Amino acid sequence: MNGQPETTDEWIYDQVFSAVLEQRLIPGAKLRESELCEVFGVSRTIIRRILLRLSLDKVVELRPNKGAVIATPAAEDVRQIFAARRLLEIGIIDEVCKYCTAANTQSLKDIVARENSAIQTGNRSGAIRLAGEFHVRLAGVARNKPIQELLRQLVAQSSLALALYEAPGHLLCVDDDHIDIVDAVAAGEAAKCRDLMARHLEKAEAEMRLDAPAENNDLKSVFAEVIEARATG
Amino acid sequence: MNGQPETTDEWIYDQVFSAVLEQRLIPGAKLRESELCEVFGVSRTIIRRILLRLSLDKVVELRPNKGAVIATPAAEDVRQIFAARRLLEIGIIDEVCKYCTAANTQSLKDIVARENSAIQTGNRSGAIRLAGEFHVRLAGVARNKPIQELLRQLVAQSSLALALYEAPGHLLCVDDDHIDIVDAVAAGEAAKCRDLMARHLEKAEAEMRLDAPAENNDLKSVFAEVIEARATG
DNA sequence: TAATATAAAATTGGATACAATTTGTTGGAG
DNA sequence: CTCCAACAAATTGTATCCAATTTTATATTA
Repeated sequence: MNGQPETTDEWIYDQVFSAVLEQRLIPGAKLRESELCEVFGVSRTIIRRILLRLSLDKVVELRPNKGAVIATPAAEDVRQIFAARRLLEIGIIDEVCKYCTAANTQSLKDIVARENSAIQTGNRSGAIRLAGEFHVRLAGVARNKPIQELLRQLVAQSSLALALYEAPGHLLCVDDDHIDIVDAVAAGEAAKCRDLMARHLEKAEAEMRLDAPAENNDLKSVFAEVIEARATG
Repeated sequence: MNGQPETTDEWIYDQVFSAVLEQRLIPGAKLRESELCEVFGVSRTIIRRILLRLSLDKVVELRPNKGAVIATPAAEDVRQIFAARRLLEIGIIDEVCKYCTAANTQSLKDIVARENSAIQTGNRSGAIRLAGEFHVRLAGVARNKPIQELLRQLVAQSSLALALYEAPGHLLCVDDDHIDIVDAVAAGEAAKCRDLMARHLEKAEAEMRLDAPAENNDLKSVFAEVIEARATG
């Protein structure tokens, strides 16, 4: 899209951010500075700067004196993330419809096509990434940088939420939500589009089990059953 | 409000951020690293980290090899800032009304009282700061961290916008917008509150001259008239 | 005198060195 | 053999050092 040569900083940042979007880095994963230095061939100065940026995106958690880990949003955080997404993504639809060009429509359709192709070939990482890209690019049409930037962060956080709370046995399956949304935008049907987007986001949140606390990191709850069984058995 | 001891980082960050909110630092002001080091008694490592954070808030601009300056949002940026604020601040009003406690109401009224007192004593810095704090605290009632955080940034950027584009001869004068909003919230009148907020934000944006480019930092335009007068005179 | 070239100073960018803290291991007492 | 303490290794936090770039000052020439 943009042929401007990335800076080293930007490149490394994108690599880590993408790994989160594609769930190649999952919540709790430790990010050792020296390892990142080796991987990317830069000094700790650079790596620490990038970790700070990622922590402000709420994608990485910086624990003082204990290093960086991929963030593990709590259930309440996830509710707020999706509440915010509903507010933003529904709220900008008038502008999206207003400013959407034929080129925008085509670009969005391309993303959806690649997304469905990824699903059908079992490419889960690619599918998740493209689903996220769809939402961010759609928001980009609305010409509001602050909102697009926040949505970019929220989409990445949603990826972490999905990794943590997705209901088990939930298989990737093609659905027409995204393509329906593009069609509604292209037709300028803002009201219909808002409705589609609202349902789509509610569906996405409903795929998660936020009621069951399921803090995977809380070892006590993870092993509560076996410990109990052993004590009584 | 919260008695937790701030880290040095947080403290310095808040000092600079506050200076922007109070327009003691105005767009274009140079932030020399060595100066900040002396002022706050820390090494450049710390200062550079804080400047990075402020640049991600779009409050500081980091120009490669040329140092940091307070950001000067363009007219289009300001439109987007206020469009985003309308979306957020109107969009969360249902939640604000839903979750607003008596303590919240009192706290908000206190802020408005202090704001009006600042206006009447001619304390411009304090007034601007408290006006901003009102909006951020009101948003805080809605219990959505991502949205409150974005609004916090947008309020700071609004302060820069005001410094750049405020129509000349615009005096500080007490108006009842804020107190009316609090009353509507306390009464649970969400629809009325949305209307009040919409008008309030439109008024704020209208106080600026975004049509006239007016980049104050462009010396050529600042002195264009006198130069022209001298040339022809 | 005005303009330009050159040199000096100041400032930023990045890597390294050192201090502080945490984590892991070994040895000994009970 | 288990538990605890002391020590060692690894990791993070901060300050400092050096290189690269920009800005300022000086000198030279037309």
